[in-house]
Amino acid sequence: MKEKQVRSTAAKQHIREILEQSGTALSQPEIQEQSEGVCDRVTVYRVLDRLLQEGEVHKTIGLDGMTRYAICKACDHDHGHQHDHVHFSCEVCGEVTCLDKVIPELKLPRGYRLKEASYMISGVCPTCN
Amino acid sequence: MKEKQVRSTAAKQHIREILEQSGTALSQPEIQEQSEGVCDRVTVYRVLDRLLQEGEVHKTIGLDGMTRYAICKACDHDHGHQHDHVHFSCEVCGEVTCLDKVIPELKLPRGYRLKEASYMISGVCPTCN
DNA sequence: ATTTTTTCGCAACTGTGTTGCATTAATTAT
DNA sequence: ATAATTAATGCAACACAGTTGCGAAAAAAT
Ligand SMILES: [Zn+2]
Ligand SMILES: [Zn+2]
Ligand SMILES: [Zn+2]
Ligand SMILES: [Zn+2]
Repeated sequence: MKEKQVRSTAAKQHIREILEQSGTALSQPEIQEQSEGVCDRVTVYRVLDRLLQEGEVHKTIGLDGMTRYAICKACDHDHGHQHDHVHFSCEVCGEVTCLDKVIPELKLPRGYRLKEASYMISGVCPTCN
Repeated sequence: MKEKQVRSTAAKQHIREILEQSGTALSQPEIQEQSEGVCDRVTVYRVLDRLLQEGEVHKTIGLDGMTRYAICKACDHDHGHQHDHVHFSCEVCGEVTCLDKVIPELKLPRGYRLKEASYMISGVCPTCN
């Protein structure tokens, strides 16, 4: 029944910083590469899980099936998260960015109840264009 | 320079049949389960690759990162494929279905060039609702 | 029937992600 | 400040989707 308290550790702060200053969605290998052995592989996964649980980040599955994590920016924590924005994967530089303002409209057929949405598109980003 | 000719094999026909009569998007493990050891695991992957190449099926990445394949229905082979329809994953029965007629509209910010799109949503399907 | 080309099965491998457990570090209580 | 408590970490081992190399088998072409 006890609430698990949030603890601030070196690994967590470091990983959060990497995500913040990258501004893009990163996978565990990408984070690992940038952190130059600050902590174990497994710890990265566990920290990301915690950040996800605590609502600091959200995750997205790429077209390659790889899970990436990005800092939550455009979501209102008080009124529930909004993670139905589009994620863009650049074929050239490989970066995955949150297009926070692009929220597609769609009308589901009768009978379908929507809970979670994931819009992933790929192409060429403005920098590589 | 030689065109690789299309060959009809037992495994291929069987897998195509499974996909056709299921009507949903299936993963290799799901196909394997239904085929009761008709062929090897690797063969399933290779057949699916071929069917994909030949334009008979398209693939979609689930929220679980799993690749699933579905028969192409609503795509015009002559005028290029249209695989930008929505895929729906039911949280209850686990089925992944093509919502061929649901094609979300979105306007990308200036500078982004779109090539591929993947819209994956989850919730409860009409049958399980 | 023989040759050619594609497909198959098997084994081995890669890479992401997970789990158990003993150790370490952060928070809380004394 | 010290001890007790609780959560986080590292390591090894595991699970499992997906891939690759290669010799054997099966199609299609001759
Ligand atoms: Zn780019
Ligand atoms: Zn995002
Ligand atoms: Zn269902
Ligand atoms: Zn589909």
